[in-house]
Amino acid sequence: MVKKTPGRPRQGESLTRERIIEAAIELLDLSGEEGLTFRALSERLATGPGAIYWHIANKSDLMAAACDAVVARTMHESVIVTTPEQTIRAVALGLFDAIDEHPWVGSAITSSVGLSPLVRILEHVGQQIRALRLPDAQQWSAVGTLMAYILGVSKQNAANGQFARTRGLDRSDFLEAVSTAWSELDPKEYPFVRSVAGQFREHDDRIDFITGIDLILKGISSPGHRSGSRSKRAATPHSFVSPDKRASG
Amino acid sequence: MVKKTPGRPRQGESLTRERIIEAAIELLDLSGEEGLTFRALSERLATGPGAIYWHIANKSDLMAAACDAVVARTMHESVIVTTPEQTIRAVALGLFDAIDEHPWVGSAITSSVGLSPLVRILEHVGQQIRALRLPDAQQWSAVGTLMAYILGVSKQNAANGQFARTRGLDRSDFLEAVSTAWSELDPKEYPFVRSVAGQFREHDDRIDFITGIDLILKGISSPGHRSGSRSKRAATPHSFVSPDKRASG
DNA sequence: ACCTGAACACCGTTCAAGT
DNA sequence: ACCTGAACACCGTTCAAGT
Repeated sequence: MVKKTPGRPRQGESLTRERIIEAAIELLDLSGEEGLTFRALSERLATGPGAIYWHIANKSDLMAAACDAVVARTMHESVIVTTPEQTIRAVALGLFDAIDEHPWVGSAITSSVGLSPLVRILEHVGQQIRALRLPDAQQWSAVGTLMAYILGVSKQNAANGQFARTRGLDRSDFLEAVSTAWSELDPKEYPFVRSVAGQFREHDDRIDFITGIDLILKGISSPGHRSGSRSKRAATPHSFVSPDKRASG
Repeated sequence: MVKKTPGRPRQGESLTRERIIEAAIELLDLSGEEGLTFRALSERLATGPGAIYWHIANKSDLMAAACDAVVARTMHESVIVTTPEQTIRAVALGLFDAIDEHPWVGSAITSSVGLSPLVRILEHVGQQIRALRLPDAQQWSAVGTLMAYILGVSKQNAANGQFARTRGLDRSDFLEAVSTAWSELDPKEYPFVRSVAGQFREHDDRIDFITGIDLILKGISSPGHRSGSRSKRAATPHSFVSPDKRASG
């Protein structure tokens, strides 16, 4: 809401919303969401805590703005390549890496809902889906599935990285630790987890990530794929979906 | 770590880890993560804030325990039905609804990594995947993709619900509001988002959710699906994945 | 062994007072 | 119009002191 007034001559020094957001991103990258305090921020900006409130409404406004700045930058960097599928992979990986570098973005993005960051991603991915020329009714479910997958995996991956970092482990230490823990679980209760412990130790998140993207893209473009809401026979194949569950206060 | 000592006769009154976790879940359901404070909790349990620390290490321990209790309950309720695919759908919907009812579980579950809640889900979903008799090398990527999708969508759905509730909207109000906001975006910058605004207004999250599950299940069982890490030609088709990106402090 | 509750070191946010 | 910084109402957590 607050715009830069060009009245003041010395633009480099004055406190602006942009400078605050940049400093916030630095603090968030340095020490996560709990590291971002108005006191630390105002110290870094050589001002008082109250001054920030002239430019920013509150902490969640600040988090949302910082998140949006990172997402906007990432979307800007993902240029269109050869095919829609390739572009989707590139955008997905761009987000994966951005959230890996800025893990706090993962949690901040969820609460932005219809707002800027999610809409930016939706538009970018959606334009590629449109290029696939699906029936209109299938576009929403295709984009929705992809978005959920991209953000879901990216966030979990970033959380794993943070978890490891907190415990002073590097990636292979982390994989080793989890894999060992899994193989020591009760064989009666956790047969499957034990059986994939080895695969987990050797897996590569980025490769698995695009494997999943490809899997979804294949499902989207396969001829049998039908959208739930618009198909002729309504939702009868999913009749076990109790519809009353949806009614909540 | 602390076990109930059966020395004291009156078991109903004494403060136990279980009672604390139950009270925490009630507070979390009532007013979210910010509503859970040690003061409110100790008041509800008719004790002092310090007493809780005898049974619980700290707040994140408490959050993890509350999260695990909800997930364990949910997994316990999801019984095996006819086919592996149907069971996966049932487990997925069980989690979807549980996270919808307890939105705080969505954010708490991410940071549990190799620990109980994610492992419980992994085992439940994994046992069904095993029943599909995929090649060993594909099991991890199949389960990983499904898990990421299930949690990703459930969490975003819960966040949307919270967003709506905060603003005093019911589901149709929320859909209407977002849909309207989207259709008012700049047509040059957001052509796709504008074009799906109508579909968004009429979509049903639960139906779209299982549509996505079916889509992934189809991709998994289709013959062309290959695991990234074990395929003969390594990752050459994804050569645009810069491998050095992974090296981080 | 378990509980009490005051105290400590922080938070986000406000607001009279300054320029 | 913008900034200052003390003050307010909270937090999570600790710990001497009790039973």
